[in-house]
Amino acid sequence: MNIWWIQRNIRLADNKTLTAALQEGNGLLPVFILDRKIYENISTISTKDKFLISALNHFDKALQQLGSRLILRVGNPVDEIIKLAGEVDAKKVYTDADVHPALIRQYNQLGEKIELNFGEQPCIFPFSAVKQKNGKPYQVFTPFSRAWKALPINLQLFQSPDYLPSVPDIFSVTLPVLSHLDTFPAEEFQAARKLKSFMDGPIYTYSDSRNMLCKDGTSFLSPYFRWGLLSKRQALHAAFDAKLNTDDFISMSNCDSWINEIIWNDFFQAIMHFFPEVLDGPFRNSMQNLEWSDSAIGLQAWKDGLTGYPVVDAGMRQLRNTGWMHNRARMITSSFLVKHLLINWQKGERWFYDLLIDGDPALNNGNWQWAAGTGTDSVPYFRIFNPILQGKKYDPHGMYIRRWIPELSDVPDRFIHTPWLMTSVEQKSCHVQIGNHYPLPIVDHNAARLRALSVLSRR
DNA sequence: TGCACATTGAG
DNA sequence: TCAATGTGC
Repeated sequence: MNIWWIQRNIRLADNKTLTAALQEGNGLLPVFILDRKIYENISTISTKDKFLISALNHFDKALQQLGSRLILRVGNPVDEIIKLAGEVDAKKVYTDADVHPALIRQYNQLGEKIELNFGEQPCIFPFSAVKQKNGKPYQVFTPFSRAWKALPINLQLFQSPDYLPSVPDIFSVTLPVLSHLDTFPAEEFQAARKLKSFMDGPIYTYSDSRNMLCKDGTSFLSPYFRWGLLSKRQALHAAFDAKLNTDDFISMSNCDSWINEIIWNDFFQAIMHFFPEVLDGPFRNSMQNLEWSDSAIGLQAWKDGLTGYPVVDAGMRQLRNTGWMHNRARMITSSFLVKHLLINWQKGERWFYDLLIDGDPALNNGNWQWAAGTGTDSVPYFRIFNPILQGKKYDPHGMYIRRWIPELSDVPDRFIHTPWLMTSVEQKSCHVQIGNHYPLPIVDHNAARLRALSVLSRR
């Protein structure tokens, strides 16, 4: 009997770990070990954890259709898997390789007690394949992506099994069946369906429409990548096909833009692999001792979507309400926390990680270091998003703002990004009192910009 | 994957 | 007058 320890590739199609475990032919025990904190708080579960629980429930059903089932246990993965191995007399464990140092410690502990084999890797290519000529890992995205693109790529996908070995009659924790997640139904076939519909059109205009807050121009696939309901291989395969299916040069380059995002995913996984210390602080040492503000009021206003800057607040409320945020809004809100409020980016990283249903430690950290300008390859300190102009540019009619900030729903387009500029008569006519129903800006953009420049330029 | 402000040159 | 371009933060 082989244990298939499922960590982050919760799918049947194109699954290298599953394929490797099945090849042995000695029986297969699909196992997921759930964090105790999630299990004990299941009655007050966050949207983020709901996605995982829902995915596990659906995956169990999919396994049952093939004659297997999911064995779910709660607690420390190393202890639980050793316990399970004893129950079913398993000699080998097959699992997904992750880059997080805490998980790597678990692999080392488990590997001392039982034979541990890795199937799925975090990136398209092995880490050793994408390195500089001098053997050192890349620290900058563009050269990394150039080397990545130059490698020969094999996108042969692994077949879904037609049936699976049955599972012995052992205990499995039962999870509650949760209400359906509208935007992100946590099922493998839904991920495939979303991928297909993105490739059928939106990918060809991705470069521009991905930035429009009011449009659904992004692929909405991030939660599926996070938990592996979809593989990066499957996605690349589909994107390469989409590129072949057009002879329009601009459409092709739009496909490349989206493919680039998958390369960013690989890049940040590689950074976490080679430099796990990024989890504890800035990649660049010179950014180590910045004089961050410890304003609890500022941080709370940011979290609550009450900064007084509509586009920032809309993003933060979308996050809190749905567990997901538009990518452009992630850039605007993270820049605002770091540059306008001068609050340590690690507080934002934590908040995003706790709420985002696509929250992946490597990507979340990489993107925050990028936004804060603390990574090697990141935004320069003087690049400070103006939340008013960003709003005007990417949400010109305030549709995104009105969707998430109902207080502002009657504000005319002219004032939707600067509601505080309305006279009290104008405010009255659109049923909002700025400073009462919706806050005044907690910082003045120009003053905050100058403060950020002066603090950050000293590095 | 920024922005503000200055300069330039066409009309 | 204004869009296009250049430049420093």
